[in-house]
Amino acid sequence: MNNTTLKKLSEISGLSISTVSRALKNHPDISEKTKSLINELADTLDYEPNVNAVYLRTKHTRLFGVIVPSISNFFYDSVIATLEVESRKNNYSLMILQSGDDPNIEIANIKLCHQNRVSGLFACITPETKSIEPFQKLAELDVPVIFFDKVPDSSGCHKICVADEQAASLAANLIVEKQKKKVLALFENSKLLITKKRHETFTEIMRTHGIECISEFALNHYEAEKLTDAFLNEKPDAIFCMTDEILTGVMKSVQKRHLQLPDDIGVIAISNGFIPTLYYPQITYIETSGEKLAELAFQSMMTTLSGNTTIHDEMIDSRLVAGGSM
Amino acid sequence: MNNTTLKKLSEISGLSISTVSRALKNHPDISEKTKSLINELADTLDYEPNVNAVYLRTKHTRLFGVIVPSISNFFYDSVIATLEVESRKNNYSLMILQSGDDPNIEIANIKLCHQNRVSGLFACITPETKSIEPFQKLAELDVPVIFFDKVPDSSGCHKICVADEQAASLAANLIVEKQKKKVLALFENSKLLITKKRHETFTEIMRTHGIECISEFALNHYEAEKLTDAFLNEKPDAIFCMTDEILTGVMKSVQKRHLQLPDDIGVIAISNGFIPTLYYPQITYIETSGEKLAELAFQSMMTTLSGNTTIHDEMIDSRLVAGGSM
DNA sequence: AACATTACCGCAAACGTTTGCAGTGCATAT
DNA sequence: ATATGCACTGCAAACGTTTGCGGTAATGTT
Repeated sequence: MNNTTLKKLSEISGLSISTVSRALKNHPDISEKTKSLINELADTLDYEPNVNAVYLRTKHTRLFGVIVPSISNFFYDSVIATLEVESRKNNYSLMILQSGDDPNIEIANIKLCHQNRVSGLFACITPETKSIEPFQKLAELDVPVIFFDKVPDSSGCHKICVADEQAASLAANLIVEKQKKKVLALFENSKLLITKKRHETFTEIMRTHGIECISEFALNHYEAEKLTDAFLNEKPDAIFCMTDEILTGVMKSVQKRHLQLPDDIGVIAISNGFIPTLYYPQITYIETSGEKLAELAFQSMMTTLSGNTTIHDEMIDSRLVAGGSM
Repeated sequence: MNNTTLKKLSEISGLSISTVSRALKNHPDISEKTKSLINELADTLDYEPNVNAVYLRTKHTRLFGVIVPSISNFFYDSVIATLEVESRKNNYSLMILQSGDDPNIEIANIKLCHQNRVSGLFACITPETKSIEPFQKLAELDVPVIFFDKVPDSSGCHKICVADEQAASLAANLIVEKQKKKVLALFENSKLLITKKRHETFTEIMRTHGIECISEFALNHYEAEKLTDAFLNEKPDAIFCMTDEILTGVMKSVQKRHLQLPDDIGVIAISNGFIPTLYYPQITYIETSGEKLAELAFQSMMTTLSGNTTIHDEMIDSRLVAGGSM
């Protein structure tokens, strides 16, 4: 079966294609009688405009692209989810792409966005992304690129991140406040800016307060578990987890040893807020909300799309959510 | 800045648009010299074909749509993730839409898919979906619709689901095997078909083996936790959790009492496989894999897209994944 | 009666591709 | 010299829209 087109509606109604087109858009030139006639016809024939043709004429796809490492992830799923509802609210569609943290796939994804002539791109770069040139090429074509969460070092591009320093210092200060003496601090991939920031801020505060701090880097929850297994022997009285991924590994190890929180050891994490609630007592965490981040990123997209040329480099505040683990 | 088009390449190279087009597609008619010239030019000018224009000419969008209740969900995120990688492997893009279990949004989403002239649609319907007519209209336009997980009652459409009865009986049989005497069984919303199936199968097996079974229904993890708090006093020696959501509530209660698995009590769940790995020991679960479901759905899509007209109505097997909790 | 205005409607071009068909120039064969 | 074939390349139409511009008939104004 073929799709209904303006031509088909035109032939059936005996009116011209232009009249049909205008009638469907409620153009003032067209009489009410004609309008209702065409609308009725379009309804019964399930006419839906072909966005490909519309784009060709108007140069305006109502399509955003978003690239994340993975959809099935504590944090990004919520980012994507709110990006999707915001898009729909504004009559945009969303093309969601996963990089799998592979810079080659990332480039292929950018190409895809280009080929689809997206109106804008939300991007979270991989740790291996050495150059953001492919992104900038898109930007030169007047399609705004909003980096979020994992953003490039370079300046001059839109960046929306969680306030890494603030989050790390909130966590660190709670550890100080609780008068911990020796903390095991676990971070993710050291190549990432987000890791660097959190690591630097956290360890600096530990240092100034004379708290012994064992810093380690884990690429995944398994490594985090193994590291915890090992360093628990050195009897830290608190563990700091840079992300949810780290937290899950740490908790495996903690449960394995039947340690009771917060008496045997304190645990604190930076998290989106879901994982910490799975344990008893709930883990005390610094909230970095994916929803808020997505909302801010979307807002940036819309304002730059409307002609505003200022560069957005913003952070979403984080806050302490007390569980019973510290 | 404007996008590079065939016309631009044509003007710069002095060759015709058709020659440029053919050169880029490695057409045998075109000389090697011309091909390399054009390819080089296209590279430096970052030419990317405009898929909108391509579609208009070829009638073939390489785009799939997928509608789920929510992206940020234990199960659907993995379904979507694998759907996305399969699509990319096959040179398709994916447009992901959320219904929020709202039938009106569902209809709007179908419209969107239609407007984008998707080549195929993966759909998970809402509990309130009373008619699948909008889906069938798409199907009449030769775009395959593959229902998954939550599928309509009607026959004659493609359906890929998890085997609820099998999953419930696998769990029940393990409980029998482990010679448990008294089990607390927690289920979700009793209105859902999925609940009915799992409940019926499970309790029936308990009955025939003379195992005492306390069945309760919880709408969320909080209710599950409270129910567990309460019924733990009756000293069950095993707990069955119908879903991940239930499991998280149960585990809160179990951790609260410092119960050790599997000695103090056994726990088993039906799950996608992520949540059970967060605990130590890992929870024994019956796997209902979102990845497998997505793979099967994708396979169905590709075969019906290639002309095969048989109706797919399939179930994905579930399997026991032994943790240390039983 | 002549003119101006209004209310509708249609023509045709353009967007960026793809592709059947029709060349063109050249070398080889007769 | 003419014919035949080959290796390339270009013309032009079509896909489904949108929209500036022009046209026609009817109504209103003087």
